[in-house]
Amino acid sequence: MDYKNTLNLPSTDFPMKANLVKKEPEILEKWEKEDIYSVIRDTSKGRPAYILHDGPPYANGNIHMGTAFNKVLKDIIIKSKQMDGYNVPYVPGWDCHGLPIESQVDQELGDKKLEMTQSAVRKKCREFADRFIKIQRDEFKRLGVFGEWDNPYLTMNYNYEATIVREFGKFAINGSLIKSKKPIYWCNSCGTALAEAEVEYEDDISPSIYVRFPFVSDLTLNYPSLAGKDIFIAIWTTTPWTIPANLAVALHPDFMYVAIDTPTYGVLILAEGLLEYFLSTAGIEDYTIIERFNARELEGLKVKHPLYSRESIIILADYVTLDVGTGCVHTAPGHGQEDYESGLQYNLDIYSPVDDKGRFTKDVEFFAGQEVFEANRNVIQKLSELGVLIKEEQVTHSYPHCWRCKNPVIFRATEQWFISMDKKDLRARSLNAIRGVEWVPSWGEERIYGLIENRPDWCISRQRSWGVPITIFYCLKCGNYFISQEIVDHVAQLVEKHGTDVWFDLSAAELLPKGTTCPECHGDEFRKETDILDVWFDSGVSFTVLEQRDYLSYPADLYLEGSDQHRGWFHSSLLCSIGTRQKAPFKSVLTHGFVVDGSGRKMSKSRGNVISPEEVINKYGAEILRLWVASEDYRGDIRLSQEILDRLTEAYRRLRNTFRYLLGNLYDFNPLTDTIPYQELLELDRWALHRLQELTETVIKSYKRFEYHSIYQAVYNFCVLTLSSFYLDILKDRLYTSPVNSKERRSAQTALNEILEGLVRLVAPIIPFTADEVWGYLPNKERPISVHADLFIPVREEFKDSSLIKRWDLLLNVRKEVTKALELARKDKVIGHSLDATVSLALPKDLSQGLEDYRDELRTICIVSAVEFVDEGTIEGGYESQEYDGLIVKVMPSPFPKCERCWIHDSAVGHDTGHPTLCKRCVQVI
RNA sequence: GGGCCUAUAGCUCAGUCUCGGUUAGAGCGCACGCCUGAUAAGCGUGAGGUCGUUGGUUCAAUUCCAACUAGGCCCA
Repeated sequence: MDYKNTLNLPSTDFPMKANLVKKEPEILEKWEKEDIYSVIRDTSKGRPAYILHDGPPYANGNIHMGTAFNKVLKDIIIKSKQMDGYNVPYVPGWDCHGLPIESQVDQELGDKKLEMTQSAVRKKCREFADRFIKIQRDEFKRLGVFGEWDNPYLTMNYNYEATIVREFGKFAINGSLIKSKKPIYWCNSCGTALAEAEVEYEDDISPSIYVRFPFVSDLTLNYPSLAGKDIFIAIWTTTPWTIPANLAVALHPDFMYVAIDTPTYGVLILAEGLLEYFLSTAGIEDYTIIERFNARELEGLKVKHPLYSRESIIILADYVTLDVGTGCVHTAPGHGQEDYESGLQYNLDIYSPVDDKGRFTKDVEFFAGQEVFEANRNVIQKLSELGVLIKEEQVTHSYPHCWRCKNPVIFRATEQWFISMDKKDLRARSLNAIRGVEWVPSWGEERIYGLIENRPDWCISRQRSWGVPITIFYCLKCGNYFISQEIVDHVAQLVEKHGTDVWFDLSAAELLPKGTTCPECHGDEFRKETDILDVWFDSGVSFTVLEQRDYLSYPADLYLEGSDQHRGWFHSSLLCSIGTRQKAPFKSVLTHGFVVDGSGRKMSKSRGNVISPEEVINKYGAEILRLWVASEDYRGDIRLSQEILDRLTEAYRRLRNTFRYLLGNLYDFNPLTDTIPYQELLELDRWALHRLQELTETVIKSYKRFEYHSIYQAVYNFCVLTLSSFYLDILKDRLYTSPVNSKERRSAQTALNEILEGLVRLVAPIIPFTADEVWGYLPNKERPISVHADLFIPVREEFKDSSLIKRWDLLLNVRKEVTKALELARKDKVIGHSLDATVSLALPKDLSQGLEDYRDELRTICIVSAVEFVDEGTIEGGYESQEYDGLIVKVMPSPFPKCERCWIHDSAVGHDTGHPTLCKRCVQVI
C-alpha cells in the first residue's frame, strides 16, 4: 500500500516561480480595474491624515535609477503609513517649466524657431513636457506606486501657473522684491543672456598681462622702510578688457605679501608664495624684499585705477589662490561671479559699462563703442603707454563659449529681480524655522542652515520663454515699475483661464485692469516685464497644492528627496513658505543618498556602469527593484550592481517560497472553525507566535523610523531562521502525519495562519505585488479586496510568553549541539537523514533539570527517532559540547525499523499485522 | 579649494553614537555533505574580517579625537 496518500502533504496553486516580469503587469491591471487607490481612500476615511508632499521630478526624459529609488521609497512610506492606520493620500507632481525643456525643444525645432512666435514655441514646450509626464507616469505606476495619477499637480497647469503669479505677487507687494544688477553669461554676437548650462568650455588663447596699480594710501606711516618710494600693487588678468571696470584688488586673508624694490617698476607688492613665479615670468632679476605684510593689514587701503583718475580698494577674498598670477586679484564686480560676490560684500558698484552687443558704453574713456574682445589690444596698448604694464604674454586656457554660435562669452552685469534675504528678515525667519523642523538624518539641519545663512539674495529672473512671467509693469512715461494686489488678482485670473501664454500674447494695456495709471506719474502707457521666474520658484510654492485640495493639509508631514535638495527644493520651498506664510511647509524632511555602482562610483554613461530601472524591471521585475530599495541603508550612498540584484533575486525567491509553504499547509484550514484557542496550543506553536510578535514589533517600529533595511533583514531572517530552518522543519512531521482534524495539526495550522496573516501585511509596503498575490490565496475570504486596503496586525500581547521563550532557549541551544553531532555522524556515514538516528545525551545537572519535562520535544525538535538521557560516564565516544560543560551527544543509528509512513524508526514497527510496515502512531491514524 | 556625508567578511546589514574592556555578529554567496513528502525546493557543517590608512588620548580603541586616503552630494 502506498501510505503517501494517507499524508496531509502541502498543496497550493500559488506558483513557486514568480515570473514577475509577466505577472506584475497582470496585477497592475487588476489594481487598475479595482481602482485600488480610490478603494483605499474610501476605506481610510476618518483616519488621521499623513501627508507626504511629492517633490516634482523634471519632465524631460525617462526616469533613472535615482528617480525610481526616490519614488519607491515614497511609496513604501505611503503604503506603510496607510497600513499603520493613517489616511495617506498621495498626489504626485511634475516640474514642467524651465531651460532644459526649452533647450531640447530648441534643438528639435532648429531654424524653424526663428519664424515662430514665443507662444508657439511655448506650446511646443508644453507638448514636450506633456509627453514625458505621461512616460514617467507610466514608469512610476509600473513600479507599483499608488497615487492620484489621473490628477497630479503640474507646475504648468493653468491654475498652478496662476498660483505662481499670486505667490510671486505676495513677495512683490510685501517689499521683498528688489531689482539690482548681477553679472550673467552673455553672448555678444547673439545679444542674449545664457544660462550656465548653455555655455561650453573650450580652449582659447587669451592675452595674459601683469599690471601695477599705484598706491594712493600712505604706507610710510606704518612701514617706514617704504618711505620715499613709488609703491604699486601688482595684478594679473587674462581679460584686459575688464580693466576699465576694475573697482578693487582682492588678496587672500591668510596669505603673506611682500614688497619688493625693483629698478624698473618701483616697489611692487604681491603674494610671497608667488614671488619666484612672478619674478621669472616678468623677467625681473634685480630686486630686494623690503617689507612683509599680512594681507589683513592692507585691507581697505586705496590704490589708483591704472587708466582712470579714480580709486580702487584693496579687499580680502577666500577664492584668491597661489596657482598663478600675483595673489592680488583684479576685481570687476560687474564682470565675474566671484568679483560680484566681493562687490556685494564690500558694497561696490556692480559696474558693467558694456552694452547688449558687447561694446563699451559711451562713458568709457579711450574705448567707447569698441567691442570688448577687440578692445583687449587697445587696453593693453593704453596700459603700456601709461607705463603701468609690467608684462604681456599669451596663455591657452579653458574659456566659456556660446553653445549656439560658438563665440566666446562674457560676464556682463544686467538688471535682475531678486527676493531679498534680509529686507523682510526672510533669512532670519527661515533660520529660525529650520530649528523647528525634524531633519532625518539629523545633519540635514546644519547643512541647510549653513546654506541659508550664507546665501546671497535670491535671483528669481531669467531671460527665457518657457516659464511663468514676472508680472511687473513699467510706465513708459516715467520708467517706474509697479505692481499691486489688484493687478496680481487681475493677471492671475487671466492666467487661470488662458495659462501664462496670455502674458506673451496680450499687450500691457490688455493685461492691466481697465483705467490703470502709473502710481508715480499717472501715465497711462505701459510695457510689461519680459523676464520669467526661476523654476525653483515654481516648485518652491508647490505647498499651495496642500492648501488647495481639501483632503490634503499644509504644512506637510514629510518632504522626502535626495540630499542635493537641501540646496534645491527644500531650500526654495522653505523660503517661499516663510516669505508668504511665516512657517515652514514641512514638519519633517527625510533625505537619501545617491545611487552609485557596486564599487561606490557614481553612475555615468562614460563609465558605462549605468543600470536603468527599465533594465531591472524587464529582467527581474519591479518587485526586485523595490526589494533593493528596502534593503539598502539609504542614508549614505546607495549601491547597485549585478551581484546585488542577483542576491536580492535569491532572497525574493526565499520569501516567496516561505509564503508558498505556509499557504500549502493551510489548504484545508478554515480559520473560523478550526482555530485552536491560544491556551490549548502546543508549546512550540506558542513559541512561534511569540516570535511573530517580536518580528511585528521590530517591523512596525522600523517603519515608523523609516529604517527599511532593518525590516528587510528582520523579515528575511525570520523566514530563514525562525521558520524555515527551525519551526517549519520540525512541524513537517506533525502536519503531514497527524489526523487531518487532530488538535496537534490544527494547533500548528492556527499558528501558521497567524504567521501568514501577519507576515503578508508586514511585507506588503515593500513587495506589494507578491503580497497582494498571496492575499488572493489566503484561507479566509472575508477580507478587503487587497492587502493594501487593510491594516497591519498590531502586536498581540496575549500571544507573548517570555517565560516559555526562556525555557525554549535551552532547548534550541541543545538542539544546536545535537545538530553538530548529527553532522559528524553523517560525515562518518553513520546516518544519512537525521531520523535514522537515535541520540543519547549525557547531561550535566543544571541541564537535566531544564530538559526533564521536554524529553519528547527534544526528539521532535531535533528531528531524530529517539532521544534518551543517560548518566555521565556511561557514554563512550560521542561529541563533547563546546557550549555546555559536561554535555555529551552520542549519535547512533536507530536499531529499529523505519515506519514507512512517518519515517521514524520505532520499536513498534511490524507489530500490527494489518500494517506491518507502520509504527503504532501511524496505525492509529489509519 | 570650501561645506556636509560615507568607509565593519565577496554582497547586504548588526554592533560603536548615550556604557571604550574576554574569541566583532547575522543572512546571502562560496566549499563540503544530507534529503528527495516545500523538489528549478528543503536541511546541516565549515572556511571568510589587522572593523579605509596613520597618528593621538587611555592600563585598554573597530568604538573617543585629529590628520590623511578613497568615494558621494552641494558649492567654488
